Amino acid sequence: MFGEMANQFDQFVGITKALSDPTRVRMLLALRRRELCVCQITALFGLATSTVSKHLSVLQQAGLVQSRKTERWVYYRLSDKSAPVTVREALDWVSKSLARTDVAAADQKRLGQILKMEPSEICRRVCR
Amino acid sequence: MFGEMANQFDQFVGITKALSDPTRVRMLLALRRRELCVCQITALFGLATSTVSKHLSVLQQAGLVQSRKTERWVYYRLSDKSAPVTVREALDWVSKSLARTDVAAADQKRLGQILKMEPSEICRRVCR
DNA sequence: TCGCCATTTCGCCAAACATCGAAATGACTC
DNA sequence: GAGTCATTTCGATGTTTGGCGAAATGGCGA
Repeated sequence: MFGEMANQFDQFVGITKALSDPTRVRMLLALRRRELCVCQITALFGLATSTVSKHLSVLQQAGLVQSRKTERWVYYRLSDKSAPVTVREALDWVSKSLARTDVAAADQKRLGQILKMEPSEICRRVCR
Repeated sequence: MFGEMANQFDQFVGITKALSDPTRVRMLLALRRRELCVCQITALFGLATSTVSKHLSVLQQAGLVQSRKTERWVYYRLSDKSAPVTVREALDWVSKSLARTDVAAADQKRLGQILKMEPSEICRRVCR
């Protein structure tokens, strides 16, 4: 609400700060495939749920991802075409630069395994 | 100089880390105008010389700028077309997103004043 | 060789950050 | 309305980072 007052420069640095952590960049690459709920992302990266939630919050604050809540789960997805130009260019730059890297491929492979399970099953395994 | 064996992913995060500090982004915007020596950049931002040197080192490590030494001074400039694609796209993204912002305009205005002086004169004023 | 001087490196401090586990939140179910 | 469960927020901790001043570096001219 107050955060909306940031100027173009601060918005830009918010984006670059969000992109400056390797885990957050990997999250964006994973979300290229489809929207994911927090427990799926937690399973993918093997971090504490609170850590994953915090990372996603940073990405959302920067405008790079959006979220929707359904039943018990919160799903995050990459921001769509309604996002500011700078955000879209950032996402394009990430994809273009890293989509074909080993890191992205390995994450996608593990994500494939995770997507075979129902979110509820993942959470039974992962969340506490 | 660029002899690091980091993979594409690490190179990318190196770039985003370099871009995650507002001072470093402003330095890149200033260098769009022309190459600048350390003492000119120091005068422009009013920071300690050692701090400026460190920032420029981070930008150079990421491949975003290059340097040349002439007489007493080290000049830094934006990396040219021989730089990796990811670097060029990063620089383009910075320019496209921020070249017309108030911050960039104010820095350019002050830079105009600084460029009226000889580097040696600036150093006599600024260094120490 | 010696000293000068712009720059870099080093040592230190304070602020910011990634991470975790625990507690709080909030939505759905019974 | 109470309990359950995914997520968020909080609090603590170790690490990273930006900043400075002082010391080291390295090129140049005397």
